[in-house]
Amino acid sequence: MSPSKEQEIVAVAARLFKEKGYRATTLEDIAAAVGMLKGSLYYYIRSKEELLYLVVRDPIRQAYTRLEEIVASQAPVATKIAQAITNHMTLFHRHYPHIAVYLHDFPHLMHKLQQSVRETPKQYQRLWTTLLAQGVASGELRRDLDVKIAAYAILGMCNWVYRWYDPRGKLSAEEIAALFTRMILEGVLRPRPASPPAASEAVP
Amino acid sequence: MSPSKEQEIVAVAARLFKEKGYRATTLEDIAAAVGMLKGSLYYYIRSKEELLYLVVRDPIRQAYTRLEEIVASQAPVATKIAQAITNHMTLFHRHYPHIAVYLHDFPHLMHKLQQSVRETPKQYQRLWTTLLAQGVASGELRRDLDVKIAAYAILGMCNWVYRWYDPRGKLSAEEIAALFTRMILEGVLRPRPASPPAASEAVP
Amino acid sequence: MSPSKEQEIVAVAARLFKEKGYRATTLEDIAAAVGMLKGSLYYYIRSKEELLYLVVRDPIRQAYTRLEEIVASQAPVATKIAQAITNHMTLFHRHYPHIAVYLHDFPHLMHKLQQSVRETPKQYQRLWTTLLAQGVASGELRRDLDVKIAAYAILGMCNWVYRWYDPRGKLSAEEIAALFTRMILEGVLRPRPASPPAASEAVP
Amino acid sequence: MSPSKEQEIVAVAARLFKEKGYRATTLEDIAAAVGMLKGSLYYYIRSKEELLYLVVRDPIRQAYTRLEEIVASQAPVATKIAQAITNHMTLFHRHYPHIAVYLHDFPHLMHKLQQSVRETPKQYQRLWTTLLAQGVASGELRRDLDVKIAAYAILGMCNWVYRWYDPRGKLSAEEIAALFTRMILEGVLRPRPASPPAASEAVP
DNA sequence: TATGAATGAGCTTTCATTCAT
DNA sequence: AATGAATGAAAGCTCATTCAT
Repeated sequence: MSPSKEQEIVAVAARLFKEKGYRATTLEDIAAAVGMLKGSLYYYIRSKEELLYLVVRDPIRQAYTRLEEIVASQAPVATKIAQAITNHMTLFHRHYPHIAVYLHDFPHLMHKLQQSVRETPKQYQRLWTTLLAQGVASGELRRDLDVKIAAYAILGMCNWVYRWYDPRGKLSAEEIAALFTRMILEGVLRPRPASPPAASEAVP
Repeated sequence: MSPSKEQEIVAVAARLFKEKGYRATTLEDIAAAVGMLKGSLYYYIRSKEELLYLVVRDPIRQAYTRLEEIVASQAPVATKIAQAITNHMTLFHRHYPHIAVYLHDFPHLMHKLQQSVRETPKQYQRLWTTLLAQGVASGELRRDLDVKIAAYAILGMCNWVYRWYDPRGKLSAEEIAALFTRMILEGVLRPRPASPPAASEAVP
Repeated sequence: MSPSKEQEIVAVAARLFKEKGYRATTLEDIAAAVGMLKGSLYYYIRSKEELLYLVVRDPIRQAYTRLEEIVASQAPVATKIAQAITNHMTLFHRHYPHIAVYLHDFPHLMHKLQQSVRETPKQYQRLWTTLLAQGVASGELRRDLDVKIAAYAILGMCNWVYRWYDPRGKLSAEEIAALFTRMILEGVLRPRPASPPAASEAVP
Repeated sequence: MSPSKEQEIVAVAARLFKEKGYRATTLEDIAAAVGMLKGSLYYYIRSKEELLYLVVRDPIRQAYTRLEEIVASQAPVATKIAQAITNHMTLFHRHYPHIAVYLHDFPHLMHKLQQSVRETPKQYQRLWTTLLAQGVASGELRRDLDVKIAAYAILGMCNWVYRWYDPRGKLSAEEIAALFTRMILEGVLRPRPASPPAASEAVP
């Protein structure tokens, strides 16, 4: 029942990579946190690089797979957006440090990871673009929406959470997802009372 | 006319720090890019850390100062939000790699920088929170808006730009700012025509 | 039975520091003398500075402690002087290069050592001054003796030994101590037979 | 009238070598103290090593020459010892930092200096040994005096002064010389009143 | 006379990695 | 399953020295 030593090493590595960054974390740091000597780690892992891979692999696979399902599903686009954002936040809830490591260090370690990790941020962004394009096509979203920029905007909003998310914070991942979804769909402006009076409406 | 050697070194360092990360960039890398030997750099700088400081100092000072002005100014909140976002994007336009280095590496290098750099992301976020709170108080923004989370959302959107911004890209910083502003204010949903008049609604 | 590697490193460092000076001795020199690579030393020590500390710590502690005992003891001052000098010479016998390093490099490395080494040459000299003052007070030493200068003189005599002492030399530390003691107590002049009685003066 | 720039450089170097040690003193330190840039020093000197040579050359020549004269002169040995010690102290008075540099750094820099500086501590000690041997032979000094060890003792006493001498101190070099001379000749013990009268002797 | 800029060798230190036990 | 010891490459930094101007 207790997690295997290997799992423990990966978990500890995820936490330390998140706290100090991949390069600033030494194998000695990790070994000490696990309670062994750095040389002993090599009984479980082949290299520091592999450890990074083990840290990020599963969470990002899950994220991509679920987003693909959502995009492919039949549902109003607003619903799908809500689901996609919830999916994103749930990742933080479940795999916090891992996903943070992925988000932070991927650009600089791409060359090290890309042989073993196929899911790139680029692809994730394409899925979002597709989702938004569905909404524009169906008329649910604004005609003039620049879907690519909108995808970048939403991704930024959601990814940046890795900087301030606190697994033990006041707001749950679901609550954050709900607030974000509403912001994305409706914006922050107070809706102007419906037009009825008409007339002067055209003047901004 | 040509920039001083020191400025060149700082510019090169900014670029390389952005490309490979602060820790992964060696002084030898920087020296080679400038066309000298690593030891020679120390004629211009005192340490790698100081170089980091020189890279980020000015841009972030500008950003904070301008945002403070905007928040303190008299104008509709929607206008101020637009200005703040434009301010943010203009930074990318003017100091791209520098600001990217700041956004990426600050959390892990805080302890190195905080003696010399007072402006923290935390403070920047507080300014945004204040700005949004002004809008809620004045009735321009939704009553139920969680201003703190909204600030995080907007910041995420704007900061994340450092990951994909291309100074030579199709969209200018101002254009991105305009698209972001609209998204934040109104969201992505197609506005439903005011209900009462009904009738023609179905026609897109 | 063989001394631990750490002890060997400290011993080798003491010898090389003595031969070439602390600053002129490189960790590569030390590592080579021990039969390893310079990086490997860091498995045993934290820094070159710590190595210096390990070299000098014990010997000087012993020296101070023993001198304090002697000064505090009850015995004729001439005896105590003899003991103090013997103590001093015995240090050379037992910890030759270590004590030489301390005597030679302390003034310039004080700032590095003083956090961890409390015993200063100044304090040692004060103990000697006290000892001589005891002798003046008791009438065993000359009334007009400048005890401070005399302490400096004795210390100079004894410390300078680090420059020419040879652990395998003809004279043992005890023999040197005895010769020094006699010089200090009685000087080098041939004692003039007490003048008054005259007569028998010629007979030594 | 004003000392030439070269003389100023040598004087400054002597002071800094004394304060921080030869190796720890950088040419930049020296240049800054003189008010120029380090590269500019090379207009006056050929190398750091030569600077060391310039610092110590004259003082030690004077010391050796004068000691040779004293040893060769006709006078009671006690007088000659007094003169030799006064000579030694006068050096501190006239060339304080220079002589301190020589005394401190010579052993480790011998190989660098010995091509240009012929006067070695060894030779100086031989002169002293000769002087003492003259006294033993003439019966002025104790028959059983170990002249070599006594020479070492006297040299230690006199050389060590470089560690505490203060050109602006209370005691002049001549006064220190007088105190040292008396110590060396007669020791520190209170002379016992000539034996015959006896009786009250035991009561201090 | 002196500067400013650069060199290059060498320093202390770090760290992922190896491997016999 | 883990240790202890060592490696070796590379990092940041220092500094005596050079030289065109």
